[in-house]
Amino acid sequence: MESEKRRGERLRRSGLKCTPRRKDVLRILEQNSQPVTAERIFMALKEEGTGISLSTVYRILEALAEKGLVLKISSAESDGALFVLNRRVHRHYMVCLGCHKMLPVDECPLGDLEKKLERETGFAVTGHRLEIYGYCRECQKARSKTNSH
Amino acid sequence: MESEKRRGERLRRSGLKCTPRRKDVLRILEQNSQPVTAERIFMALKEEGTGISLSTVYRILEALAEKGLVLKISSAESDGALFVLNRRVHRHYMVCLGCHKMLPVDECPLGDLEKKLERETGFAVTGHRLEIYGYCRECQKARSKTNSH
DNA sequence: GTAGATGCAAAGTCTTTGCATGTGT
DNA sequence: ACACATGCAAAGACTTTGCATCTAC
Repeated sequence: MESEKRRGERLRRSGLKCTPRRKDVLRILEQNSQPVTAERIFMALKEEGTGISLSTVYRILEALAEKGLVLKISSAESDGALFVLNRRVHRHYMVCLGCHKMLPVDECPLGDLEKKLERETGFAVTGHRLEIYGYCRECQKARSKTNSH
Repeated sequence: MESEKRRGERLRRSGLKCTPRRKDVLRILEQNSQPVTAERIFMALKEEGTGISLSTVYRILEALAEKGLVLKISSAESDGALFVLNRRVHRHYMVCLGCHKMLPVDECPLGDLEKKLERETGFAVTGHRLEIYGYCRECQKARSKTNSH
């Protein structure tokens, strides 16, 4: 399996030792297009019979985030941080406040604004975080039934 | 002092009982244009001699957030949630990764995108969260000195 | 008077850390 | 061989909860 090799190279290129646990965590992250918690990675590995300790998951995620391989985000809605593979494709999500589903958004309206801010304020922009909140179609229906008081 | 009265009305209009503690928390929030932690509110009140328990601060913030009087946000950079008064003016910040200063941004590029998404996906947008990360002028200088290895 | 607010202490989550052991290079 | 990764258990940080008492309405 060649994606396994890629993961190894990816780690080494970032200056990280290539260990089974690290490749495991990378693999789980690759399997999830949506941000996941450390706990979820831990459980996913446990379910597939691969043992790992939760603290190791945290330490690996920290190392990966430090090298920019994963992005750490945190939502006011859910306790606990979320981690997502830093695919080069820049992407934002619509987060449903009902079911917590995350729907990807293709566009990002930030480019022009960032350039303008750098020009006008001297602030050096390195990134941004955008989340759109609301209710998905299904939860809108569910709410219109429940809220009929 | 009339702003004290306003705080009372604000609470009652939102269907919350008007208590000294609640007005205290509102007052601290009004004094801070930047998002603050629960702990910081607790300390601010302690310093001015107004006693309050930390759990009460949390409960009040939860109630205020539920009614939409304050916004709860959480940053991947700092542990702990941040709370900020929901001034009607919609506002985003540039967050400095060096000193954690938050500089307000006047514009918000989300309006058109939100309308488009609602039209195309049926998702009902209720709000969004945008933060821009980078380094302020001062921290850029500091870093260019330190990183000269 | 009563529902709800508050304080205090205890419990709960999520995350980090210390230390002994194991492993990639 | 040696620096670094890992597991385990314990500690830590932040937040919530249970319960008795107090207070706004």
